[in-house]
Amino acid sequence: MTLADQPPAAALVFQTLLQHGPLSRAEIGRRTGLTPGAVTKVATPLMADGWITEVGRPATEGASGRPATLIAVRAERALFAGVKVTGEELIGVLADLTARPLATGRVLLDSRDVGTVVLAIAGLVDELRTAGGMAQSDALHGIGVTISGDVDSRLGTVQYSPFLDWRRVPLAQLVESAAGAPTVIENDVRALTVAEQWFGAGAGLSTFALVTVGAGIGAGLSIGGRVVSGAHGVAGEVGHLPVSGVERVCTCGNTGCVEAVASTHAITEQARQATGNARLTMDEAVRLAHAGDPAVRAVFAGAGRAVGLALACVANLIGPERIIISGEGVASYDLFADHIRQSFVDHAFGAAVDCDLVVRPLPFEEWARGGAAVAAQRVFAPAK
Amino acid sequence: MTLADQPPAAALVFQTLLQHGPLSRAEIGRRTGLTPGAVTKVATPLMADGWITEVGRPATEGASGRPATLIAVRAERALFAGVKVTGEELIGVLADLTARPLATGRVLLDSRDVGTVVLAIAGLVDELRTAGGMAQSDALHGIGVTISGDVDSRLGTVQYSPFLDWRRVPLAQLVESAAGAPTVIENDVRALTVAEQWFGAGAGLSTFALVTVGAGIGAGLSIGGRVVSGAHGVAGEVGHLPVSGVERVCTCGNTGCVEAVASTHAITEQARQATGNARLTMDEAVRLAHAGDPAVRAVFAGAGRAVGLALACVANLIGPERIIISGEGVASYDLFADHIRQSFVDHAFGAAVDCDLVVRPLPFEEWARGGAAVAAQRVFAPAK
DNA sequence: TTGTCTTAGTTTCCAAAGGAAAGGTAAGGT
DNA sequence: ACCTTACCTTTCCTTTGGAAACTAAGACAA
Repeated sequence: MTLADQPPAAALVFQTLLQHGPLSRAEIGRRTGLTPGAVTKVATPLMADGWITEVGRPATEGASGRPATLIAVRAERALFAGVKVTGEELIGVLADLTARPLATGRVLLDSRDVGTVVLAIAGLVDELRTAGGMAQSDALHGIGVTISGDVDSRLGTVQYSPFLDWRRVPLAQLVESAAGAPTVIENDVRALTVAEQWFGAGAGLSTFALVTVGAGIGAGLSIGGRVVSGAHGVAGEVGHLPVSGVERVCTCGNTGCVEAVASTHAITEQARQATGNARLTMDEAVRLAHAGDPAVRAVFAGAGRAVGLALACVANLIGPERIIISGEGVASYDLFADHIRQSFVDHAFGAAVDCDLVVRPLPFEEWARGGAAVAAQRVFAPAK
Repeated sequence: MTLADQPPAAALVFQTLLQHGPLSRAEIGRRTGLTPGAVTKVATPLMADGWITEVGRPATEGASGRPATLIAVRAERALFAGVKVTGEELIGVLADLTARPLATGRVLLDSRDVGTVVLAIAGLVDELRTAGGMAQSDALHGIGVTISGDVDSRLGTVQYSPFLDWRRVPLAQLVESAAGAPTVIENDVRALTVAEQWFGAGAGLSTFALVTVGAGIGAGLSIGGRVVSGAHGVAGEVGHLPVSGVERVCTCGNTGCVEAVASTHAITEQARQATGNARLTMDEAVRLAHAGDPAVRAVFAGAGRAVGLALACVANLIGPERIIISGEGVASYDLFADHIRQSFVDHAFGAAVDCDLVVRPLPFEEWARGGAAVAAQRVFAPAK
């Protein structure tokens, strides 16, 4: 049995359990608007097939009436592999239905040739299966491959990937043949947003944005429960918003881009200029800033201001409930934080300042987890 | 009979006819995914109650098979009043189901007191009924009142209107009592976006933005068929995006706002400074610019650049299929156009430049038409 | 003229889905 | 022991829209 065979209410119940954890049938009914009878009817086959299970009683004191029975998703019912592809390496996770990582792995790529990468993905997936203790006979429910650039997840093709120099590669199909499991592909930031929407700081919110700050600066937007893709595949490009106060020229050729002052590369460059040390690394820049070097601190301050302006743009335009700030650079986050918040507050218009800013670390395997979340989503939220 | 009594498929059929004009039953089935049988079943009661009607044959040459019968919406089946409230006056229209204006009217307000304004709205609605030739016994299907500021259309309250200095005014209920017809209220720009979504340049698009340039600069965003409202009531505030190259201080206290250089007021101010004529009007500025005055032309160029940057922000963030530029200033649009387009193209990232820019005049009654569209939407797209 | 082909539209029948409401169940309270 | 309360299950029924057979209306050819 697959979830897709089940009536719409089954998906609703399952999704509610995924997002809110163990609930009683009555509570599910209240949250979804279904009648108790409908919940029971729909939950029975799900339980028979191992998708959900009863997990005991809620800890309620002095409640009158028949005690409730909690039911919860059986996360291990289906396993997924998530693989993030960069220009240099693959990062993979084996994860369950809630995108919880069970095993992780990395593989260096020695070529960006499509065939080589596809084989490497298939190899990594096999490795993850073994590392996760899966028997040969256990089937993987799905594979999610994520990659930065212009990805058409419906067609399953990478339209354009600048880092790999790929154009119109039907990657989903290629990986599916090589690895032998249903495969979906998605833009990396959108995949991360999907993971947050279902299992992270975006769960239950109608509208939120996820901003990643690192080598590049990007964002995923979830509006009304849907991650926006953009009519031409472009959306959430906060890195290239032309905000004020940025004089440096961006790699895209423009001045004013947030990325021109706040990407890891841009910060390193600016710190080198500020110190006159042409071999300064990001780590060293962070150390200098923490030690109080005023010129380097100014570089981080400028980056923080630019990011704050970008967040203000997002808040003024779409008015999210929350903006999740995520990035590799969270070790150095204290160097930006105040400037981000300050310039956000200064430039958010009216009630947009009420938008909640949340910081979230982004460990390397998190990117791959996004892939697993996208693959899992295919199972529990089919055909949107 | 109301449309809300009818099955979901009825709304689907009706909406398809509204957006695409007369279609045969078979064609409706193809577009909506319904079976021909379902279309017939659902169309019969709609026709019996006068919501739709057969309008003849399509002009097909040499087609084989039984000729099709076109059906279309009977726009006059329901009439709506739309009223836009500003600090100085009311603008009203009487419109049919397709938001086509049948009569228009304006009333000056001599007070911004809530009670006075509500009575004035009721009076204007009555006037429109008469002007549109409605009998006393004919019922208005709905009233839509639009107003700039923070409007909660679900609650029916104006949370905050800067121009009227209103806070938490339950306007929908007040107008409903005074005018005796079901009333909805909505933010003015969002209402305009609804009108474009159903009956204008946004019909059939999954994602588009409508930008209005005038006394203020705002935008409505329609994403996946829904106009976004923002979690805190703020969305589409393109006028206060902190874009680069803007030095002037905005009324909101910040520098960098688009509105600080491109609103009608800001342009007039800058033109006065440029010419040294402290009493210059907008019309005179336009004339001077058309005559070739370099300083004044530079003011318009700067405004155009800022608007273009704002459009680039919208395109980079949400990736709409189309951006509709609308405003009172379309008479002077030629003074901006090239600069808007140029700075948009320069700063739109990647495929976002493929976004279609469309210019649309915004006659004064268009604002009120938005209200009628919102009221009509309540009838044919209930309970979203 | 008449039969055939093609597409449009209608009708009948049926399966799926979920609501209504009655009934069964498990606890605490009296 | 019995009542109350809230949870859960079951039965029955309505609504909805699909499947498929059937009718309708025109073009075309024999």
